Amino acid sequence: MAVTLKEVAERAGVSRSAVSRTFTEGASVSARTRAKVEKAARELGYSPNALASSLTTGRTKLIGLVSNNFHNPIFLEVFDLFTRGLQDRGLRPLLVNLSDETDPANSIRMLRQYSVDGVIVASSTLPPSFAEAFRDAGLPVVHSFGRYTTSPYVHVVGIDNIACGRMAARALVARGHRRVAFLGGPPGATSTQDRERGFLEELARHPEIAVSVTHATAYSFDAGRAEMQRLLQSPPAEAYFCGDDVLSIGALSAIRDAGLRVPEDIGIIGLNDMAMARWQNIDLTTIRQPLAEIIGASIDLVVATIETPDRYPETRLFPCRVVERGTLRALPG
Amino acid sequence: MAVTLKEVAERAGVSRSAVSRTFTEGASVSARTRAKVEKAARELGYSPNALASSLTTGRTKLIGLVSNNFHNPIFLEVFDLFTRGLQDRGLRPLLVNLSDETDPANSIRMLRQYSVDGVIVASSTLPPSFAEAFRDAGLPVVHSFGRYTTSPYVHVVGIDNIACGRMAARALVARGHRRVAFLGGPPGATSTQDRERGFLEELARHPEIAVSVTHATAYSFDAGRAEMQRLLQSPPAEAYFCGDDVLSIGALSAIRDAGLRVPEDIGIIGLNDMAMARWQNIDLTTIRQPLAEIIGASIDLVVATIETPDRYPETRLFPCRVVERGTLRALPG
DNA sequence: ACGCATTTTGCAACCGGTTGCAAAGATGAG
DNA sequence: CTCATCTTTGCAACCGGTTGCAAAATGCGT
Repeated sequence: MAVTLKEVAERAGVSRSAVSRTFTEGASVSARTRAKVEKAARELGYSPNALASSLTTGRTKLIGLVSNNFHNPIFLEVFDLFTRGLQDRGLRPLLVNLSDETDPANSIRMLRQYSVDGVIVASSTLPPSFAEAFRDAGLPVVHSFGRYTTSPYVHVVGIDNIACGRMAARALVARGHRRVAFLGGPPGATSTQDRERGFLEELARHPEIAVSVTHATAYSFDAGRAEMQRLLQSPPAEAYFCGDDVLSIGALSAIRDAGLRVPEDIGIIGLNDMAMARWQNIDLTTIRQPLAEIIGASIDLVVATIETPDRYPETRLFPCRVVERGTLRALPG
Repeated sequence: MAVTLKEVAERAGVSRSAVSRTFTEGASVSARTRAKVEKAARELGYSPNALASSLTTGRTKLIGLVSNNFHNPIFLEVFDLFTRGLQDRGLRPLLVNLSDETDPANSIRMLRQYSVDGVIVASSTLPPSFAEAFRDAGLPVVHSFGRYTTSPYVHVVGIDNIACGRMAARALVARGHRRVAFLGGPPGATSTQDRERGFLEELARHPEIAVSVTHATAYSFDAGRAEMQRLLQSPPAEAYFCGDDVLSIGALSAIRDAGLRVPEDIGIIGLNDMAMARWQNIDLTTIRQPLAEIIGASIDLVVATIETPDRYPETRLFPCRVVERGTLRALPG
């Protein structure tokens, strides 16, 4: 079916090596040979078999893109950016959906079978051990949206969730709120833990402000809504920092259904700034996570690690900022 | 780095063939040899190189998943279902993001270089010629969410958009609306054309009902909102069939911003029933597209075509149904 | 224990490329 | 024109597997 190197060689009247060399960057071929080969290749519609060449070169240009967040709208943006970014660098994403899977062993086996050059674990809910297992298996790996540690064992790219928690706290304090709360994502997620920690640390500096913490069972609309409905059974806080945007939107719907006004009765600040947050019917005040930068850096880092396998593990964090919209009252003054 | 067949063979004291056979389904190996090989493989942490074997077997178990809809929230669900469905059948999705690309040539070349076994084109906005180009290149291909034709040249799986247009029209007629309209997606998309056609055909049977048609520039929130804002400058229709859910949500936001009530002043019916449509703050009446069935059938069909390459091209359409929610007034009686 | 049918096994060639090496060819200096 | 040097080329081995074929081993009936 497919036309092979050998056929091109025969047609061009040269050796197979000559054909191979015209298609490999920086190999030694004369202009004359190259022209002959290119002509024959064009006539035959030849394009080299990337998998066959990977056998000898040891490179497939395949990157495993592993995620378990197939329900959070932000991940559509994430996949878009990752696939485009990888394509632009001549790499191919092999998508792995981890949905219920908690054990990395299967994914590792599969990705090794396909000899991926590297792996990007894109998830804020998987434990660090997950990416570490890939590294232990000898695969260059970057954990995007992972947790920052002072002694990283794998590359991590993302945001400083603790700083974000602080930032959220400051945003609420600056608006004069005296009873605030964190409505977090699943307690097991490192992103939740860190955002909570930063939030509480900052508020510890304001003993006059009452603060409480609860958790939704997932980063999802339903979970956010359910948790807020529960909260509304007792007198709620004046303003909530929600674990992420989709949780925020769930919470908002519960608040409005209860006949309360946003931001007058209850203020909400989210995190992510997904596309939907700026839809005018949502208009969510949130903390913007610079997705494009995070993803660009993740790709750069996985590429660098492929080239230098024992590169020192590195953490790259990007600053976030509050995006003012309509779910938090205006700053005084 | 990776452990090879040869090493396992040496350790187990058998030939390379024996090792290969223990790892290929239905090959002839004695229980004793198999045990020896499995032991050695386990000790060495061996797993066969799928790419190397693809060289001789001609199968990579790689499926190209090609799409250009990386901005429509429904596609997160689509990717989730496709990746899970493929994984469950032992296949691997190689994701191709077509975003701005309009020429299939690049994608074809790339997918052939990686010897994908088949291709799924998942898009309701790409022209039929796109999938046809894959077929012409000799790749088994299924166009998911594509247009139904009476003489199909490639496999198509999706819905009958004309029937959906009719269904939407009947839903509006049944509610007693006398001035209705279609707010379509991009005019170039076959899905838009067909939904419009069905809608108008059905309404042609009701000459007493006034009907109008306009188009948004994309299947997106912003486009839907902008188009509805434009429409509201003149007296609007009583009810709109919007090209899809995300367009509907954009339209809804424009309507509410204009101080009009839904469904009392203006009714909206969408199409897709994406997860967000049932969020209580959206509560969109819409036509449900059975995603899981469409995607399951697409995978079945691409697998069948891989096994029987000259299989007769087939169209599989799944019925849709109206999901009653809050953006269309109740049926009379 | 023997002969025959059936498994099981290893050899060697092959899949579609790449690459070290040495021979062949081109280039330039003298 | 010769010789030394540099470039281009083809050979052959290899990457990690699979598979047709014939030889070896096994099982079975008697």
